Amino acid sequence: MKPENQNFFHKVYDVARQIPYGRVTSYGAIAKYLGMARSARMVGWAMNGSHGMEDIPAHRVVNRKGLLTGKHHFDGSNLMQQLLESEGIKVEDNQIIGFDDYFWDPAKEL
DNA sequence: CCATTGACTAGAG
DNA sequence: CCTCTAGCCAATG
Repeated sequence: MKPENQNFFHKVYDVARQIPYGRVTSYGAIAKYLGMARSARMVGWAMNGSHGMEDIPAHRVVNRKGLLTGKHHFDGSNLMQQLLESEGIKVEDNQIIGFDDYFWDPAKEL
């Protein structure tokens, strides 16, 4: 087994863990940073596995529109939104208000 | 092995 | 901004 072959899942976890408090990013941004911009779906899949596994702030990862597409995968029904609001992020109708203002691009900031 | 699904995105209208 | 289409790739049945 090669270190390069490391589950890209692990890479996703690393980036997700580096998301600063009160910030959010998109699956595509992470995918792009990992060099798989066309496989944003895989990032979502990785998040699915990271759920309840490590300390992955998956609630800080949303789709490109700032929509909480993955809130359904969390324990409760509104846990994701509450976590975001807890960090000072306004959420309405499953969508982040001023998403562009909170957006954190790993390929840019990291 | 083939078909379907999915926490997505970019482009065109 | 919305809707539709196509591309993407792993997991599941």
